[in-house]
Amino acid sequence: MEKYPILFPVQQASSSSTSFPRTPDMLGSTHIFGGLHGGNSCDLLGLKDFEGRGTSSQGDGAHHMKSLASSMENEMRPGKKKEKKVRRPRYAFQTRSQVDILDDGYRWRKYGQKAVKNNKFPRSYYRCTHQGCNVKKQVQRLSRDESIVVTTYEGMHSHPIEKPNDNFEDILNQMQIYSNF
DNA sequence: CGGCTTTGACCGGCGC
DNA sequence: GCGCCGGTCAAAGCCG
Repeated sequence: MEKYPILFPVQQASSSSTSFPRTPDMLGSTHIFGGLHGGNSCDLLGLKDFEGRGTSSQGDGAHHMKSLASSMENEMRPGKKKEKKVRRPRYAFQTRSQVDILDDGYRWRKYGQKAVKNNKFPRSYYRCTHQGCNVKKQVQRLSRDESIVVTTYEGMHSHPIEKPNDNFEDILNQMQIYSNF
């Protein structure tokens, strides 16, 4: 079953069930990246934070991470007693690219890779290597159009971008991305 | 030698 | 209860 109707979310904007179990966290709930500069047909397509099947074990595996401080924002926060896991919004966008790894200025450490159903390409899971910053992202390629890469960000960075070297191209890329905020 | 990738195992939730 | 599934862990290996 396709938990992630990735294709063209413009139509399925109202999918994610009627109830929104997500908590009113910092950002709104649904964030959509509309097509930027819209030069091509779709250099960047909007997606939304898709709830997989309601519960995607966000903080469950966290009990393994003992080394990391428990003052994470995605963990259960002391203020909420009932809320065991807090799912924060995710921001996805599609990119037309030949390479999977888009250098967005942050340093990512890959921590997993899984095969995706109905997709011949695997999905890669990355995590920001910055201490205390548990921003995650996952990258996957569409099987129907292997020239499109879907990158899903989860969380927000609370630290400056550390860039090993600045390519003009990358900077332009970032500017394009951030100009949407 | 340190940071990262690889890769199979594992975990928790959900459907049947 | 069992099996599927998406997500994560962690040991081993790779590479600069």
